Amino acid sequence: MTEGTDRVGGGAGKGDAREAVAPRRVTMTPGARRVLGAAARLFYDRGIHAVGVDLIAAEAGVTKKTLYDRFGSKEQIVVEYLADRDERWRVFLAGYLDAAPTPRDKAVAVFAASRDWAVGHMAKGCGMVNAHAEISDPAHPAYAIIAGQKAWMLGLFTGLAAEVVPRGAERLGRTLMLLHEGALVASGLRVFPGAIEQARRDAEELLRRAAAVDPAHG
Amino acid sequence: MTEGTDRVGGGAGKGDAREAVAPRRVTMTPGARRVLGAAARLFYDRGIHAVGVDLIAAEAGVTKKTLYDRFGSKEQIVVEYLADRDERWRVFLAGYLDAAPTPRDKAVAVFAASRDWAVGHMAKGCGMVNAHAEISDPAHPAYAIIAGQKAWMLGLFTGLAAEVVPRGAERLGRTLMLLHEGALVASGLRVFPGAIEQARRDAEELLRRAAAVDPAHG
DNA sequence: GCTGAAGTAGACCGATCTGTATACCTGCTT
DNA sequence: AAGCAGGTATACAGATCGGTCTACTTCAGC
Repeated sequence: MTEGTDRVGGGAGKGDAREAVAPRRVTMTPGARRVLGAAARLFYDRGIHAVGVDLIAAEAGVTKKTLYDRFGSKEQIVVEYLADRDERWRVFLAGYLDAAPTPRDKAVAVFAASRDWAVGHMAKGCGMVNAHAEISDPAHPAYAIIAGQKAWMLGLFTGLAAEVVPRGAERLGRTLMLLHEGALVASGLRVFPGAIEQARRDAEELLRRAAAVDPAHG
Repeated sequence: MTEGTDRVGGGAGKGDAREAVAPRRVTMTPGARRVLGAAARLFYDRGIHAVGVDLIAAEAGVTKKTLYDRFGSKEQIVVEYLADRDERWRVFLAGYLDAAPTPRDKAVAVFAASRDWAVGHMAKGCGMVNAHAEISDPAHPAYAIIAGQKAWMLGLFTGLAAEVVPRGAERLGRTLMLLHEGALVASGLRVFPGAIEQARRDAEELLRRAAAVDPAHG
């Protein structure tokens, strides 16, 4: 299972945004792009099962024939929606990662990226988690995308943690992962305001203490 | 049968399990109980919108007429499902809380309760978070139950934190909340094995350090 | 000038959705 | 003995679901 999914990259946690994910079977014509845009908004806001293809087509300003000519099925639209969201997030995150000089800064930058990404993109929590709530079959093609993003994020955190502390990196990376996931949920559910920012500060403190115990690296 | 059955009491985090939630409008006949049981399993496993009332009735061994005579609508079944799940969880948690002597132990016991509750009850993450993913309208009656449980959990954590550290209790309580929510998500998504147990240990360490800084209380 | 890709417009299909109706049966309680 | 709550069995209604189909249009490239 845990085959070396991806290098989290020494310097800048890079990684192909589409590793191991089936290549795009859809030719992205202008109409298809509008369909994907409308579907992304509707699926995220209202839930996947609650949105019909007729509504997607209407919101996209295309006919159902165009929709089916491009995507073939609703399931494929769901897959493209999740794959596209995953890709956009990784690109967005890469900017924050590249701007952070040290591994510790990079780890903290993930939270800053999520905090900023949440504005306009995550009013209802993590799209992957929400999609997972509606998918029961692990054989569903969307499953791999969801699990893939989470595995990649965990790899990113543990990889960065390994550069902060030689020993106990897995433990630290996992704790950062828990903090991050919890922040997304708390933000989406509006449990308290500024959840992601608080998680960012918590991560900062956690990393500072971890580095203090083992000050080999900065 | 609809009286405020349980009280979660303990050192902190008091609150009726049904505070501010509409009283049960449904008379729980044997048939209604079977409907609720079947609906709970199906809603959690497959998602709310993916499950039809015909399937619920069939799985419950009841006709659709009985189902509608008791609940009136599918929406009401959803509400009862969430209210019932919330109540069961609070009762389950109360046992762990009562058995823990100190506030610190109680806070850690929440994670232990979730870890044990997950066996058989939470293979797909938090039912409230998953339901939230499928509900778009904040005016939906289920919304209050979902938000109510999260607010209650936050109050529980911050209340216990206040007994550990006089100052910075809100910050500590919120961090515990983030850790806990993240653990539920990571457990449901199977990001890595033993997520809730690791969160329990993280919370333990966090509370020990917090108490060490301000050793007024145990 | 023709072809093919990308599109609109809209009818249509069978299945499934939530919800209702009619008729009958059973076991308690008064 | 009567009445009623709780139930079975089943048919039905109107809407919506995912998906297909025919016919026509527009436009770029060879």
